[in-house]
Amino acid sequence: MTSTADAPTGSRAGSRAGPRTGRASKRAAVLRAATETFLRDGFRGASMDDISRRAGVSKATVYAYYATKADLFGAMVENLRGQVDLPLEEGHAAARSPRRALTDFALAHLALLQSEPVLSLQRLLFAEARRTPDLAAAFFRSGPAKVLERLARFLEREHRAGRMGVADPVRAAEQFMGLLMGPTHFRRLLGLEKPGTPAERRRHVDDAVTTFLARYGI
Amino acid sequence: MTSTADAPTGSRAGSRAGPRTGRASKRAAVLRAATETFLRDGFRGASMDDISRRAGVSKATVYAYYATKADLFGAMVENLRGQVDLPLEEGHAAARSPRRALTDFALAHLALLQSEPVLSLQRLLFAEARRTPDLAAAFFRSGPAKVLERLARFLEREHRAGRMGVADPVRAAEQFMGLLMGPTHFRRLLGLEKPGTPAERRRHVDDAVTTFLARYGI
DNA sequence: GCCGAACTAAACTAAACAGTTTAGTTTAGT
DNA sequence: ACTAAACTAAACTGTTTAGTTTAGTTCGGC
Repeated sequence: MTSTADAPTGSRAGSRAGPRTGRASKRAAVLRAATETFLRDGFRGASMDDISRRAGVSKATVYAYYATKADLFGAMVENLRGQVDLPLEEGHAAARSPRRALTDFALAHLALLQSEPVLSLQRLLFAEARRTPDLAAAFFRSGPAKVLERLARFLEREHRAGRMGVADPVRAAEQFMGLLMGPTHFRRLLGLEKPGTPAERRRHVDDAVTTFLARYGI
Repeated sequence: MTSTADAPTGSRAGSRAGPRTGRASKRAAVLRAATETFLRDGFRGASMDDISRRAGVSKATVYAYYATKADLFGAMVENLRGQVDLPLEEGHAAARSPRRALTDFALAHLALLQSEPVLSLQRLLFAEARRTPDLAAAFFRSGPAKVLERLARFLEREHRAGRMGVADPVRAAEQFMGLLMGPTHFRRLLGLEKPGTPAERRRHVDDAVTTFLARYGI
């Protein structure tokens, strides 16, 4: 993962080698094109010619910014990881009832989880998990793992505050996410399920929260 | 999916064209090799030369049985669908308590769900879902959908027998499968989680059943 | 022992693809 | 205006691949 961490295309250059003008955001265009192409066609399915064409840039420029196809792929995943902003706000969570807090949390995540870019990224990472286990691990750590941790901490707080009865917050958090995703997420990954209306999402979430609180509610 | 439904290599031939001797099971060898190769390398990653080599058969023979790579891929998925025998027995389920029945059901399915072939197939179908939506749909119908239906029917029976309180058996079945799989299945698809010992599986299942029965138990 | 179908190995076609190179053009800073 | 770096289009290299063809071999049924 040769540290293509995507610097801000700095205006001042030090040594030599590498394109770094401030004027054009060719690099961004390449990354954007790569994202679309990889998410649509997969790693092997995407061709560097496709990407350069879609970016409106010559192939040489693509290779000026990203040494190899794998580097570009890695940079794309890193970038997507950073772009997805997890709905993790808590703060005033204490003011609400556990039911309200869990419902809000679930609704925000469900919308994210059902978005086509996130589904495509998941499909891609599953498919490439054997080839690039590092990317898969980094993705999980920076996304789902963070959500699970945050949720577990919330449950622990509620438990200590006497508003819930959660002996094992980590397991409980996993169960909640499981209730939330379930076979429906499976169908979505297979492309068998339409996006779902807000009303359906609401109903689904209410049901998940009810089951969860049947065990862990006070 | 040009109906490569894999006939039993019948000994008696009608018209002409197509290899059909009784002596050799070349066709089976090709299918076996294709399965290994596709599951390991994906559709694009697998090469027909690889497959023919692994089958110990000439490439011409592969093409004698399967007209195209896509046909071979389709035949492989169909074949795997048929091979996985879902642990769907019920029969004496009525004799056991809901907790026992659900636990047994869950344990059997968890073992299946954690097996490497099943995980590989899922990864493959997710990745190829856009290219071959028919295969994805057929897979879901013949596997997960059947399990969900059977589970829903069981829940409905228990409800009517007064042993559980399940107003919406279909939703409840989805929740149970969600509790069972959850983020752990996610990690497994990403190759981030080792198989898990029987003791861990048992603990996981007990926890899922407990949460489920907290809501739907009588 | 002969026929025909199944098979083999290997060469071949045509296309795609990652990555490089070249020769020339645009652009920004001085 | 001059210069250096960023950029372009296009040709090129070498490899891989799906699928075909060819010339010849094995084998079962009769």
